[in-house]
Amino acid sequence: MPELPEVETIRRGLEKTIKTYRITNVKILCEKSFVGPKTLVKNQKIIDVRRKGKALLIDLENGVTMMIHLRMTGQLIFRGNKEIFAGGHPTDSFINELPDKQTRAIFELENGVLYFNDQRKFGFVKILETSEVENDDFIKKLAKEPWDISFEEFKENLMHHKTAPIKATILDQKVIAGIGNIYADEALFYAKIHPKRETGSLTGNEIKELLEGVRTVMQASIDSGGSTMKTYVKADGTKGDYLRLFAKVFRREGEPCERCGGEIIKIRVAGRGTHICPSCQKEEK
DNA sequence: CTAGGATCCTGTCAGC
DNA sequence: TGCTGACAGGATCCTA
Repeated sequence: MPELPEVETIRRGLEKTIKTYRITNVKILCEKSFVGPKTLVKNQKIIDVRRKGKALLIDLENGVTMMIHLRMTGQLIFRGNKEIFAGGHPTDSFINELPDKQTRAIFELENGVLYFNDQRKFGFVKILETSEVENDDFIKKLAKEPWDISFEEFKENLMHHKTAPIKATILDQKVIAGIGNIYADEALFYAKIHPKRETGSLTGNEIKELLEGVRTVMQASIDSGGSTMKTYVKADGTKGDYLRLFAKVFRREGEPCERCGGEIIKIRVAGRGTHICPSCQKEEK
């Protein structure tokens, strides 16, 4: 999915475009993608747009919150009277006429229309009482954000998974919030740690470097604007590739490593495609 | 309890 | 061209 930096970019975009505006109507095109009664959001004003890990929280004035999780292929696309915005899984739906085949829900607002698109239907919109957000099964288990978690707490969480490969461990949202397949690979490259290393074999210094790596790569992505309209379509109309703005290994197999010149390869770890520089990231220490 | 694989779903791409 | 299998920016469920 959209990982923490993409969701944060979307949060900022929605805060600028739809916060303080009223939802005038909701259309559900795929029942599976919308959990709870839509009547609770109709005619409500948006009072805040928050984020916890990869989950977006849109608070309404009646004490109801819409939790949106984009999972692998979710997108939020806003077509406003004055402003437009799109973020999430980058596809042509950012620029296509909407709704399209992958539109699952439509929110009509006073100042435009917000489309929830999701090719694979793993994502969802879920209606909750704002006071119950913290008790949601996903939210309550979520670990702290990369910038809030201490080294000690990160290490303690890691050590509940001593024999698992380190990549699988940091993808677990109960260990640290917000990491997905891109930033797992990027952070491990930053810290020069092989993704298959047993979690329990990491030294204190490696754990320190890893946490620093997570923070650094995510911040760089947020600063570059994540996956949005701006990075998807360049000013001259040609297609951009936002990954190239910050990614050192992700989808760069066959290219030279920026640090040592070795060739980046793609392997499989924890059932996920994984990108490494085999000379910077040794499996045995 | 953890670890690892299957699973949800649609679409694309490589290989025959 | 048509088919087939692998794979995909996630998380949960099931089994060992």
